[in-house]
Amino acid sequence: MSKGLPKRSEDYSLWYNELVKKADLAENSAVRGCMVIKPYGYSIWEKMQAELDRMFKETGHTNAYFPLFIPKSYLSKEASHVEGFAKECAVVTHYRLKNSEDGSEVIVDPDAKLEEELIVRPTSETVIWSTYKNWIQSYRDLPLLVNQWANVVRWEMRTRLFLRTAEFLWQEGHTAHATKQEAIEETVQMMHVYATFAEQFMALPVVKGVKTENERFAGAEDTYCIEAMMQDGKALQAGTSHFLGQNFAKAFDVKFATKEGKLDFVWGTSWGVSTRLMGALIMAHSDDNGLVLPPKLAPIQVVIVPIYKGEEQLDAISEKAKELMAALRAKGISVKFDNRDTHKPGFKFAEYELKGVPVRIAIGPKDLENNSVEIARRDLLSKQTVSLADVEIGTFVEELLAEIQDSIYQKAKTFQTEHITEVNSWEEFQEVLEKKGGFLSAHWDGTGETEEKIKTLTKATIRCIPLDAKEEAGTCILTGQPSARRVLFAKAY
RNA sequence: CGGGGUGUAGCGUAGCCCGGUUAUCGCGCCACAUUUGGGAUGUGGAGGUCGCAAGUUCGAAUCUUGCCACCCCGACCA
Repeated sequence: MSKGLPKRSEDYSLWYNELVKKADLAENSAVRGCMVIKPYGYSIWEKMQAELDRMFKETGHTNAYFPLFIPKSYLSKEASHVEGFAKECAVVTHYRLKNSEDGSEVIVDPDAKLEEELIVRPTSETVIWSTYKNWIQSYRDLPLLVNQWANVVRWEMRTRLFLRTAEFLWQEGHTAHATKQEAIEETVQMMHVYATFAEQFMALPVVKGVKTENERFAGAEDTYCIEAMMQDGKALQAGTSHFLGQNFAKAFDVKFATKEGKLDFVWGTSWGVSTRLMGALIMAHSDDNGLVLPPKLAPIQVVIVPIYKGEEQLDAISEKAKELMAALRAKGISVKFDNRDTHKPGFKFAEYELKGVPVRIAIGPKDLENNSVEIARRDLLSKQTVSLADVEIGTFVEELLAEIQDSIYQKAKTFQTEHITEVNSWEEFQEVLEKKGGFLSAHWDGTGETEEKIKTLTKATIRCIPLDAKEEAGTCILTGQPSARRVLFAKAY
């Protein structure tokens, strides 16, 4: 491991790229645009998955798995959907390889051409709705509440680790309902689930809102989203939940018999979050020393570093460390004792800071003498000496972790609040966007043309129409046309 | 996919313009010793198809062409 990380203030995106690699989260792979998620990074993703999965089950959903490949004809059944994804689909055309004439390489066997080409899923609405057609006959089969954990492929031109890769991991929920009302409620519910997860587990404050027509999911009637703010003031869409109306039901002919005996198309939703959340987590909290992880998602919550001279001291410290570990584990805290003799304590301190371990406990000869330990917290980089006679260590650390979780959230919340700026003129809009960044709360005339024009002029897009936007008469920032509420603009990832 | 840049050991680099001994330095790695409360020190050692391919040449890391990968800026996107 090499020393030092670029400074956020000097080059934010370089800082991000280096941090992802140096903290052992992910690296680029031999395949263009695809990443290798390394064990430490994957551990964090697993913790996210576990909690999200629990929340999905709690709201009545069940997991299933649908195929990676989608027949080409399926994709074209929903017009706007295919239009949205066509440009970034990987296509499978053959099913066999063979040795070349001279035997020097393997080539695609031209005789093994597929009759119908297969698309590697960019999302699974089409396969799933073609299946739902067979699963749904009556109102008694509804609602159908299914989620799948899967990988998807979107052939991106420019990729960045976690934020945009050609292949990524995600979950996609796909539900079918008897009424429009119920489907909308489901859509909104899942947005709230995402927001709760982001705030309580990722310590990431988000704005809940609705997308404008331009930013909406291809094939949806409405897209709800949670938007997070990164430390450079840019927005990152952290999760989306779509009300699909009857679009996919109509495209795949999914009808059900109502209580009254009539046939009707079902109402659909879909919702997803991806490994992009990893990017959000990294960019929201980390500093120039490395990763800062919220305790609830940290693979290692506490690391114990011994400081010693000679084997005798190490043995004595190890005894103490084992007692501590037992006490911490009894509280469900994940703890690692780093007794490697190959690195000095200072090296270990820096390493665990880089990796974002929330709490570090150092035990040295002085501590043995005084029956104390030194406890350091990653988020504030502060240290304190704690007497083990005065506190029950398990409880102490448990409370400290909770405090860190809260403190990280509050810090991000304060940053977010300070960087949502109300602007009332075009000059002000440009100036704030340029000099301060963050989200701009401004009036907009509601047309796609104006939105498009603002994007061309400033690179800022409408991130969402916040759910809590209050009715407020105003005039559009660009055109001066009347507007009923403010929307949030920002430059986005 | 357009414009710009970079590619030399695991990582970061010098050398390239002006072709010519055994390709430079730092970190990391291995061994031993001394060290251990914030990224240790010394001594010795290992590690290279100079991104890939073709060409020019007596001779290519260095010149030419093509390709590939990555980074930055655009268009597209979760």
